[in-house]
Amino acid sequence: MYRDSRLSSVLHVLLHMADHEGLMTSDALAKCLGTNPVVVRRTMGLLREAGLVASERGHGGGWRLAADLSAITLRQLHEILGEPAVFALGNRNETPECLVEQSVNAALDSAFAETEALLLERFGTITLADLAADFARRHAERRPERTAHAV
Amino acid sequence: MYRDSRLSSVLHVLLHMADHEGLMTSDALAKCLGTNPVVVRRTMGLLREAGLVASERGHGGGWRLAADLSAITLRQLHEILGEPAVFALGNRNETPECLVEQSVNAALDSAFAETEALLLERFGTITLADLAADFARRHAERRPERTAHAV
DNA sequence: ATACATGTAACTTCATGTGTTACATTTAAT
DNA sequence: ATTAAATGTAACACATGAAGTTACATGTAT
Repeated sequence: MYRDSRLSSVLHVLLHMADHEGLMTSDALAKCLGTNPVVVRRTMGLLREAGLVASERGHGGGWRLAADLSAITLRQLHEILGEPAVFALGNRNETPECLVEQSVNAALDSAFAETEALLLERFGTITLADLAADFARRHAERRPERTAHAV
Repeated sequence: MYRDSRLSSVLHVLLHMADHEGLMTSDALAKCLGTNPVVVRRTMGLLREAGLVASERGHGGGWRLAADLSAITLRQLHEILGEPAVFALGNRNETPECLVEQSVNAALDSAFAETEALLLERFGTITLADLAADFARRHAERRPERTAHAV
């Protein structure tokens, strides 16, 4: 089953934008992801509608951040992406008449709901600034002689 | 994205088997699910390999339970089904060289791992007997004049 | 011998994110 | 003005894996 990796892609792209002066083109961002610029525009368009990024058309155009990294949570991005289904598992029939199946659905729905709530709560506590800080730490570890600016 | 509803299907089928004297054919079980008998055999075959059910071939054959309802947990069934992916969300690239993407993956992996652990832990606490009891309760509520046998 | 059942291989279908092509539009540089 | 470079967007093909279907071999009771 294909997995929805748009949240992962969007995080990756936004962090590169944060680490880059000036505009970045869809083409440059697509190369970061190893994909096609149209895929980037398609997903970034949703973020633009939400005001997290801005785009400029024409020669010299591209994308730039329009919000603070510390104000963007994974949960917000998940919502902007349309709150796609979290689970690859699910009920066979969402509105069964069969009482047996109603019991099955009730048990599974309850477990999924509790679990999804935990995931979204956790997504709500993680900001892009957190990821950027983690990146800075990894960067410093890889180049210990330049640790200073990262700490 | 297609959801994997085999766990739901298997629970539904096993509970019907528990509530039915003697063997049940793939055809009868398929009608409970609203699907094809081949789909039933395909999935039930995994449960047979695990010893949870037994099948008898030929005229008069069919399926029967081979384990106690109270000994079968949702987690065990999930494992028997091959531990399919729980999430429809995932990383874009599981082994990135890019440090930015490594930070993204670390954050997402951690959230997914914690969440999946919770779900599986919960699956481990729910037995088929629990679902059968819930079904009995629903059954009694719908036919209050026959409550006695369900309590 | 026949009917009824499982066992299983070999497809097709389905739903979506992803990938690609094509082209319109906008903007800056020459 | 022309050209080059960029976004915006429509339209289509591809990938994945459960689910669905068809076909047929095998086994078993009547």
